[in-house]
Amino acid sequence: MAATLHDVALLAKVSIKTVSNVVNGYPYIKDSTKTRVLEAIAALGYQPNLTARGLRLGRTGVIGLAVPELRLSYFAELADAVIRAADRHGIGVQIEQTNGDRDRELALITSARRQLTDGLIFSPLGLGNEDAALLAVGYPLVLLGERIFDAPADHVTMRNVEAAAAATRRLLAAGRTRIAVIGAHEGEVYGSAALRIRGYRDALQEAGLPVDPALIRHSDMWHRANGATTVRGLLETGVPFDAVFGLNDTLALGAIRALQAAGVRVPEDVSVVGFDNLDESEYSHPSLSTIDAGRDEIADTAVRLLLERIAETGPKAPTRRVEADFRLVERESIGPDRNAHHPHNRQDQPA
Amino acid sequence: MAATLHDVALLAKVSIKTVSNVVNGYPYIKDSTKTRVLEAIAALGYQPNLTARGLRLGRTGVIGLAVPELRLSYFAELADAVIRAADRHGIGVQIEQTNGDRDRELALITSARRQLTDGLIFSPLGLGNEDAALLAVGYPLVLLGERIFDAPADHVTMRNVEAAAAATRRLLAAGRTRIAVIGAHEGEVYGSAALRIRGYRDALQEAGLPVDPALIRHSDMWHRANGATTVRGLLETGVPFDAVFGLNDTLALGAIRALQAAGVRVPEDVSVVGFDNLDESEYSHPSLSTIDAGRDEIADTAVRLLLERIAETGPKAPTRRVEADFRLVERESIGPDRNAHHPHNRQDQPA
DNA sequence: TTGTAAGCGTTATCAC
DNA sequence: GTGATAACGCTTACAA
Repeated sequence: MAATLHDVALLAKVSIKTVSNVVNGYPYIKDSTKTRVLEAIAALGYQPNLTARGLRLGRTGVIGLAVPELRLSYFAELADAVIRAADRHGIGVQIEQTNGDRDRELALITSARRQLTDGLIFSPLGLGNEDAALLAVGYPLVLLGERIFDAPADHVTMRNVEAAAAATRRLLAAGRTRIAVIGAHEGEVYGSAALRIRGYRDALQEAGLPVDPALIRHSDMWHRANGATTVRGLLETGVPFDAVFGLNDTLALGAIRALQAAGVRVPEDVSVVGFDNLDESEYSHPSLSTIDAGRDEIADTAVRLLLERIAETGPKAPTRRVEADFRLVERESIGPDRNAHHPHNRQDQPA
Repeated sequence: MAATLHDVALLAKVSIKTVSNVVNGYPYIKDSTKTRVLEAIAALGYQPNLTARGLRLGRTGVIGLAVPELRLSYFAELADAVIRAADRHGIGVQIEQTNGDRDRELALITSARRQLTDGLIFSPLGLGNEDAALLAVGYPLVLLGERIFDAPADHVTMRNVEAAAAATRRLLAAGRTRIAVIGAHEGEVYGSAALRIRGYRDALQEAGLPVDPALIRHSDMWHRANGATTVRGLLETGVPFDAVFGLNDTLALGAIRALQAAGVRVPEDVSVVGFDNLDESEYSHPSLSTIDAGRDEIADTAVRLLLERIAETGPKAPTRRVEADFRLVERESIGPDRNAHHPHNRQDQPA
C-alpha cells in the first residue's frame, strides 16, 4: 500500500541507497539526481517506515512515560509537559499507568512493550528504596520523585524538604503557630510525604515551636476527598489549629472545602497552603497558596537526560541527580505576611 | 545485547522456527522440545523484539490518541480511560497533543509517527466539518467529539443536545427562568458549544420561555479563568440572571468562583450546572451539578471500534457512529427541584 | 513435528 | 556520487 524506498528508487531510476541518502540528508549527491528523487518522493507520497528504521537503528523515536494515573492533575500536567518537551525533539511519548501499584510497576519495567520505546521516564509510587536494585534495567531510565534514591539511574527530583520548610515558614510569618499537616504516610522515611514533613518540622524547630503529633494527620491517598475527610477528622478531635499544610494541592483544596463546610473561614480563621501549583489552584475560592516545585523544569530535564542517555554510545556517564528549583506562590488562602515590609511585592494576587 | 530467537535456538539446539512456534503458542510441538526451548528462553531472558515483529506483521500493538491538551482535566480523564481500555487488550497508547491548533491537527494525521501506531483515536478541535475529506487517511481512525460529522471514519460522540436540554430543564425545575450560558462559540454550527446551546434553546422553548441573546456569553477557551471572566462580564452588564449553565465543568467552576467573589450565593441566588462530570466537580464548594456525558463509555467504545478496524482483513465495514449515554448528576450547586415529589431520590448528594 | 529460507523496509559497508 | 548487498529480528510458506 504505502510507498517504500524501493518504489521511489524505481520511479526515480536510481538505487534504493541513493533515495535513502536523500531522505537522510547525505550531502554528496548530484543536484539533478536529488531533484529527481525528491520529485518521485512527492509523487508517491513516500514516508519512511519508522518501524523498519527502528529495527535497523535500534531506536524507535518514542520514549515511555510511566505515572500512577493521569486523572491525578499533577500527573496530567506532568505528562503534558513531558509530551511537549519530547515533541520539541521530534520524539513521541507512550504513556503507561501504574495506579501506584507495586506489581504493575514491576511488570512495567520489564514488559516487552519497553522494546517499542528507547527509554523510560518513570515516576514510581509502589516501589521503594529497597527495590532500587531491580531498576538496573537494560535501557535508559530516568526516575522521578522521592520513592527511590539508590537506583542505578538518573534521577530528577524536587527540593521537598526546603520547599515544605518555606511553606511552613510563611505560615508562621502569617502568625500561625498550630499548623496541621494533612497527607502524612505512616512509617514512611523517604517519599514525598516524609520529606515534606521533615521540612515542616525543620521550620517549626527553627522557630522554636514544638511539633505536636496530634496535628500530623495521615492519608494514604492524596485525592480531594481525602483532604476533606482528614480535615473533618481533625475538626472532630477538637485539637485546636490555625493553619493547614496540605502535602499536595489536591489535599489542600479538599481541606478548604471541608473547612468552609464547617463554617471555618479561610484564611481568616485558618490559613491553608498546598504543594504542586496545579493550574486549578489559582482559581479555587479562596485561591490556594502553594509551592511550585518546578514541574515543567522537571519534565524538560527528565526528557533531556533521557535523550542524552539514548544518544550515549561509548562508556556510560555516571548517573546524575538533578533537583529542580521551587518557589512559594502566595495567594489568598494563606493570609497576610506580618513580617512583610513590602506587601505590594506579593506574587500571584488574583484580580 | 538482548537475546534473539537465534540465540535461543542455538542454546536449545532447535531451529529458529521452532522457538518462534513455542513463543507464539503453536500447538504441535513435542513436549520435550518445548520444555527445552522454554528453558533456553528463561536462561537467556529472551523477550521478542516487538519492533521486528511489528515490521513483519505490519502491526505494532500501539494505538495513538490525539487530544488538545492533557492539562484540560476532561482530556486527562479521557486519556486515563483510553489507556486503561487499551491496556485490557494488551495495547499501548501513544499520546499527541494538538493544542486545538488546526495546523498541528493536520500535520498530525499525516505525520510519519502514525507509522508507529496501528490506528488513531482523534479528538479534533481545530478542524471542522469542512475538513472532513482530509480524514480519508490510510489507517484505522476513530473520531471523537462534534467538530466533524461527515468524515469517512468511525465516530463516537455524546448526546450533547439531549443532555444540555436535560440540564436546562432541571434549572427550570429549580424555578430559574433567566438562565445564562457561558462558553458559546461565535458562529459555530456544529461543535460541542453549538450543540449544547441547541439543547438549551430546545428546553426553553419547550417551556414557553424566550431565549435572551444577552444571556448567551461567548468564550473561545473553556478554562476556569474564562468561566470567571465571562461571569464577571455578565455581572457588569447588569443583565439579570438566576442561573448559569457552564458548557463544561471547568467553565462552571470558574463561574462559581466569580459569583462568590461578587457576593452572589450559589445556589440560593444563582444556580449553576456544568457539563462533563470531572472528578473534581464533586469536591467544589458548593459541589457542582453536571452532566455525565459518558466519558468512560466513550473511551471503551473508541478503543473497541479501533481495534475492530485494525483486525479487519477483508472488505471494510461501513463507518459506524455511536452515541454514549448521559445522565444528570445533581449536586449542591443547582438548588432543589421544585417539581420533585421524591427529593430523597436525588443522586450524588455529598456527605 | 521441525527446519530452511524468503522477505518486511530500513541503513550501512563497500565496491565501483 | 552511486549501486549491490548484507544485516536488523521476526513470521510464515513450503519442505522435509
